Amino acid sequence: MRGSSRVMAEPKSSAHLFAALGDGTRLRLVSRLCDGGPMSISRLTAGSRVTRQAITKHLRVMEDAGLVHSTRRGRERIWRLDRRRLREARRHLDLISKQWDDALGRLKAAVEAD
Amino acid sequence: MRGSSRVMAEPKSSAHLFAALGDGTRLRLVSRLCDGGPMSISRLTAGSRVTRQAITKHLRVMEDAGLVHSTRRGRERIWRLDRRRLREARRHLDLISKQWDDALGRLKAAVEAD
DNA sequence: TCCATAGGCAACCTCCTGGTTGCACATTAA
DNA sequence: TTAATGTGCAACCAGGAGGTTGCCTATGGA
Repeated sequence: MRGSSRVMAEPKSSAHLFAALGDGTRLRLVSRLCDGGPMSISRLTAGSRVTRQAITKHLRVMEDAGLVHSTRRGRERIWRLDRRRLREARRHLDLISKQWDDALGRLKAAVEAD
Repeated sequence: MRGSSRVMAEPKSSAHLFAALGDGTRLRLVSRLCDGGPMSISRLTAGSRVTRQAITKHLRVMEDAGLVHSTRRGRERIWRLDRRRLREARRHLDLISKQWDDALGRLKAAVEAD
């Protein structure tokens, strides 16, 4: 079998990225940051049913995945989405789809004897 | 604040889906199923460094998320990707991006006094 | 200066997850 | 019929994830 998976060039970081999106609370945070723009932890917590600390942890996870980053402003910390990573996630899914198409193509070409 | 997030119509299932993609081993399985087409657990295990049971568990997780499904053939069980779900994942990311664009638009419109 | 507000840190808890091992059962292939 | 192959099931385990609470520090306003 030749180098089987060109999509897996960066499996670790992609898994990280998807994992960061794989939680309801975090997905909700993404959505709120999308709609409301950059905002502080307190404001993000206000709309949620969990503790501020929980939110903080989620933000940290998302930060590790590169999905968000923060800047300090006075006594608050403002979080904003990082759009590039979101694009990378999309790109990865597109690659998988493409890989799939190619594989299907190869398969059809190979199984002419059907 | 109006109904804030239209993307969150189905946050639970989306989170499920992303979570299913959020693991290196599973991402590798997706890739192999893409490249190699439907195949049995044993064949999937052969290329991996973990136990057959581990692979089985991963497949089950992906099945719960709707990413794959299986059929029995003789004494083996053949797993195949379900492309629709993959498309849904892409769709969701696209929605988020769109939501973002809209929010940016609103923001720019609102902050003319800058 | 003094109090309320916004966060950071750390300890702690529970449950899920990824992984393994051992064993039983079904289906092939000799 | 027998042995090998392909799975399924269940128990078990360590570590990580999500969440909470308590306490301490730093700013901003009155």
